[in-house]
Amino acid sequence: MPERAPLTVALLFSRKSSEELDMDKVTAAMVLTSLSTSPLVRSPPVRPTENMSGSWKEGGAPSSSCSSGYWSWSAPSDQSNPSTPSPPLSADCAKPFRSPAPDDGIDEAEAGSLLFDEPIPRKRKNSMKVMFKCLWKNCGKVLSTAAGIQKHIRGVHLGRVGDSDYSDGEEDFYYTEIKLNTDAVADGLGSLAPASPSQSLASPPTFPIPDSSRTESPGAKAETKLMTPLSRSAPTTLYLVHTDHAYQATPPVTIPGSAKFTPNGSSFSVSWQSPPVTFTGIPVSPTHHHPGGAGEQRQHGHAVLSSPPRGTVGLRKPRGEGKKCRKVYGMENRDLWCTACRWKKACQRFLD
DNA sequence: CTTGCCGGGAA
DNA sequence: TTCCCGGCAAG
Repeated sequence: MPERAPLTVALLFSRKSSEELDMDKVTAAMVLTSLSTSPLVRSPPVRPTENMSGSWKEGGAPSSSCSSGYWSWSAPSDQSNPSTPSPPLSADCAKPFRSPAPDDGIDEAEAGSLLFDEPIPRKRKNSMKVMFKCLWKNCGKVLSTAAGIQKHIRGVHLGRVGDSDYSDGEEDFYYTEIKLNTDAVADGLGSLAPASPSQSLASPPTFPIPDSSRTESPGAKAETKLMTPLSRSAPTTLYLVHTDHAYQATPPVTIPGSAKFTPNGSSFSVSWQSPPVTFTGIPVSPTHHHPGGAGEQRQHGHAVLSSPPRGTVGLRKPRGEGKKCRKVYGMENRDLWCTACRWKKACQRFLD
């Protein structure tokens, strides 16, 4: 149904070559972190035989076992004490057959087994909303676009002025992609969204979340009155920091309701910005929009941005530089390409 | 020539 | 929806 323009948000990961080597250990930790969202916590107390249970028998997968790894990357800082054993959630590399492992699925922590990594071939069927969270110390800023968070980091943390300095890719280390599961939040708000006839396609301004303090203490039990991670039956947004990208850059999303979920005891505030506006143009260009400064990108009411220099040639990408899957792996290893490349679409792995 | 990928179509 | 390919443009 999304009849929206592509809106290339792009520029998620610039180039990663050196960190990929010593990323092993960090990746492992990353996987653990992403596992902190237990499916049991949010499933109804009846027959915890939730969907995910090692039974993804898809059709394809011609390669031998598990033709996918994690293309995730992690950030230097660490927040949220990783001490909550919970069943794995992002069990991607499911074994279609073989291995009578009943359940569980000690996820593989070796992301770089086969040549390189690869984004998960098939997305789970989850209504996920991606956001970008600043990992800087004491700053849990969460934006909805990569460009926004990069600008935020550049301007606020790195000190660089908003413009005149093109994204070096350095900001990539200070923010991460967050996916919040909003399968039921939409429901909670489904009864509220249509109730407000005032704004239909307008931009949802910063949500007044009744919680905006993320006290990260090793105590690990800051909340015990409102909801305990086990006694919460009502569905809530659960987020996991597993990063990956599907084909086509993630578009800005409109997450309704309060986006607050505390896996352990840390909550973060969400300051919403940049609603889904069709912005047809080069993804993140050094060309400044306004000589304003750092950390600004929103449009209220009447959007100030009009159509880009359209007219002649539609909007063909200026041709990406750098090697793409095709060049890297070659035609003979086509099954190693990212899905987008395989389908002759814009590469998602080596985006420029 | 090769490579990236848009647009369109089949399954 | 996933998957593929013709064909074009950039290099």
